[in-house]
Amino acid sequence: MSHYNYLCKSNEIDCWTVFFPVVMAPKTPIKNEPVDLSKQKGCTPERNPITPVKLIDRPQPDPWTPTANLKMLVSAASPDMRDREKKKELFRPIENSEQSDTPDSLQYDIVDDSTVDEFEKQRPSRKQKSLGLLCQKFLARYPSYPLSTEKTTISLDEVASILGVERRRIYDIVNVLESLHLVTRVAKNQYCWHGRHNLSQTLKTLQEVGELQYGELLTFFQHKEQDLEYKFGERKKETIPDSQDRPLLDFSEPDCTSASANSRKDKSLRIMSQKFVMLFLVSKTKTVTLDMAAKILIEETQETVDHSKFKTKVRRLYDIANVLTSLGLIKKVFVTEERGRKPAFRWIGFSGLLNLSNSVIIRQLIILCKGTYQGRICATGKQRFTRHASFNGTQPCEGTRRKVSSEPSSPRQERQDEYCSKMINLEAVFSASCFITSPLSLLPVPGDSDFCVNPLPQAVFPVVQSDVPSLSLPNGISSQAPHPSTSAAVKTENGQPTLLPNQPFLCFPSSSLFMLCGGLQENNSRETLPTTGDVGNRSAEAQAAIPPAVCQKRTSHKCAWPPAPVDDEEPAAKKQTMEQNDVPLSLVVPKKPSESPKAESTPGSGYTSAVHLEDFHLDFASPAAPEAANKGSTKPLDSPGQEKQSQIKDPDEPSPGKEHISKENADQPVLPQYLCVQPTAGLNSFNFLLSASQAPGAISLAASQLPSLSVPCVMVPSVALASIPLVCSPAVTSPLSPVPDGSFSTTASMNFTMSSLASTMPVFIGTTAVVTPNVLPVPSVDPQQPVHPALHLSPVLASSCSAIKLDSPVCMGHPVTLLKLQQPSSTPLTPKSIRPAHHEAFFKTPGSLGDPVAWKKTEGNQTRNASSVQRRLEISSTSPD
DNA sequence: CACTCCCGCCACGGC
DNA sequence: GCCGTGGCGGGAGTG
Repeated sequence: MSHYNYLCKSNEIDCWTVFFPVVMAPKTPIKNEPVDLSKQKGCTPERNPITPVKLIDRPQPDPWTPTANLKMLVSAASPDMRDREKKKELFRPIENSEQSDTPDSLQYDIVDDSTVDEFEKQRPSRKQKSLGLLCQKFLARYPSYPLSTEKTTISLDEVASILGVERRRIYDIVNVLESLHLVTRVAKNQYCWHGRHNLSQTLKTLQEVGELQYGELLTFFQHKEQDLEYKFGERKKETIPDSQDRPLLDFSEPDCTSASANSRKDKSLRIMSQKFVMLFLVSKTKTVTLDMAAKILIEETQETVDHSKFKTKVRRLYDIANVLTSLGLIKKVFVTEERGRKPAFRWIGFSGLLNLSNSVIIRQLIILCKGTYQGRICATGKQRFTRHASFNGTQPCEGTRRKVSSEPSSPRQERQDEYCSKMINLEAVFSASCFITSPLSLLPVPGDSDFCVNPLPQAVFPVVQSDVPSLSLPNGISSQAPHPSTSAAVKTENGQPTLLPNQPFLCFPSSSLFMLCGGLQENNSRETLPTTGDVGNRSAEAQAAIPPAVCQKRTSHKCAWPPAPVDDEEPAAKKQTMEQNDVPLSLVVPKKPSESPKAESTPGSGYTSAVHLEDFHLDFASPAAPEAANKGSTKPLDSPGQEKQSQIKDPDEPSPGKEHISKENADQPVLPQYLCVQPTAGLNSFNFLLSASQAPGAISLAASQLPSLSVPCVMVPSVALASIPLVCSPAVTSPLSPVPDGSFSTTASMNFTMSSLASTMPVFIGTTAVVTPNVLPVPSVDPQQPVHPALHLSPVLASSCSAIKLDSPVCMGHPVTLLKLQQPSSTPLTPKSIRPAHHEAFFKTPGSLGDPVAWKKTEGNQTRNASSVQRRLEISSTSPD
């Protein structure tokens, strides 16, 4: 494990930075004003993928030598400063006056006798030294969306010097940023800047977790507050959801050393920050008063609250709030109550809440794409696939686990474990999403979804589409209210919402996403919540790594993988718990965790499962997971005993857990054809229709069955996407042509280069032909390839293609480019044809299909060269076994 | 006076 | 013992 961790760590930076395409140079924040990064949306990725736009007024981050920045800054400031730089240590806590936004001379004047008076006059006021301002300065130094290739490391000492503050203050900032995954600690005194690429995902995760943890609690408090009945410490324990101090999202570094690091109350500032954010995300009003937050946060862990503790908590919350304000996530407001005006903070970033359905879908997409994109990455060989720490199953929960381990187990703990496992999964997903998009370079993340300056007025939880029932519908789309744009897109000339019914399309009307492709992987099978056990199952490694978090408490149940029928095997009670947790994640936004049963109960649940799938895969973040998956597919169900062993001993062993699931799923009814997801807060404009029409088997697939989620076509409408290169792949999996183990699964779509596509034109990627709008020939329904409905390349595709005309609503007047994906001239597949072959078979790119061997070779080599971590990520590439 | 929150002491844990 | 971290709360600045 330790070894593993080290590896991860070494790659950690890469993982986070490599895949983020666009860099937006932050503009220098205006003093005293929150930085509104959302304004940076304008930047498009395509603009300059490689060279990030850097702010003029911002110090160049590039030469990241320890002193480079400092020197640069000093030089820029003035000659005198150079000299003074040497002395900086002497005056170190130089007031952090506006270094970045105002003349620096001010701070250094102190030394200058002649200017002393002036200094006095100009002595920075308290406000000028505020943590919020300091944070703005800090943020101004780094791009919000660093290039994927740009590794930005932050030296605390250096930053402290530059900003003229004590390191202690930098810790305050960094801890909060770390809680949101904007930075990651890579070594002592060294942090890696990730920017906001993951912010939306992180927030989503926090929201999800927050709902589980604080949904009721917050409501309770708010009520109390309103009623004024609430008194400090009066709250009944039972009304409050159990929660502990453990880090919900533990972004702590994976390295083993962290284990010890968990002292210090697990870095409470980070945890507190996450929790604080969660409160906003969960709050219906999006407004949280500090005292309320303090009460909630304090009481979580303490039975009684003393005033001093409360005050301290509030102080810390101010610190956090200042940083969050600088990030543009919250703003200070005043709420009036009976007692009068009361300071509070309102969430202004990441508008809206995340629509769980979105996240679910994304996950699904991730899953789908995962294999493909990984393959692609390998194929390109350009990027090193490193995984984020979060990919390590362990990491995410590391802190948690540590902490947990120290704590006595209790029912509460169990629940926590659930959360923990969920978090792990979520985190993995995030990471995965990052990967997915980036490799393809598709996504620019244009719309800083994270920052919505204009919060949606809507209800906090737009659950609309996420209703399970609708999902269950055969044609899920129609049942759900699509986003306006989406619906438009969906409609055909006749105005019928047709796109959907049988058509395999993905619509991305608006901007932000892009990934897709690929078939389902073994992971999919997991629909139920990922419990610790699940996680553990995923891979031995995962377990090894994770164990802490997940296993810890769960140990009782799961640390050891239960044998086969995991699902069944789970104790009812536990299972229930899981369900609760899970459900929310997957489809419904549960107000009450306990109430999201539908998903499971729904017959169409196949769908549900599909949705869930992804969570777990990645969650496992364990590097081994992918491999495990592969293996799993090849292997028969493992015997329980085996599983355990694998957990413990053989990390590489495939996890059997999936199998059960798959089994269950196998029986599931057909999934809905599509999922229509409205864009909601989280993904700001991520709308799409996902074809749900997979063969039952596909969806539920067991690990062995490689699912084929086929997304024959993707429609990307337009302008919004202008800058976004497109994406998607029709994943026509062809069980027929199983690829040798080494080969990566890929979808045809993956093979073509998106770069050329980067146009404003919408692109249709179909399995069949490539048509430019002008030329739009006959929608090619792939004559050659009749797709079997079961496969999803159903006729629908053809029809849909044909149906979609340039002028059709779908096209919305935008030129459409149809890309023909090379498909292996395969014969139509029948559901039966789908076999549990290696999953690789499922993800073939045209190229791979054409020349599996070649692919395999390439991949294989890459794989070999790749770091172990990377390798692990590769789904099918390596040898089984 | 209440609210903010800067400041830095000092504990903790690793090396 | 030093150093990196970061909890913590005194008390100053602000309105």
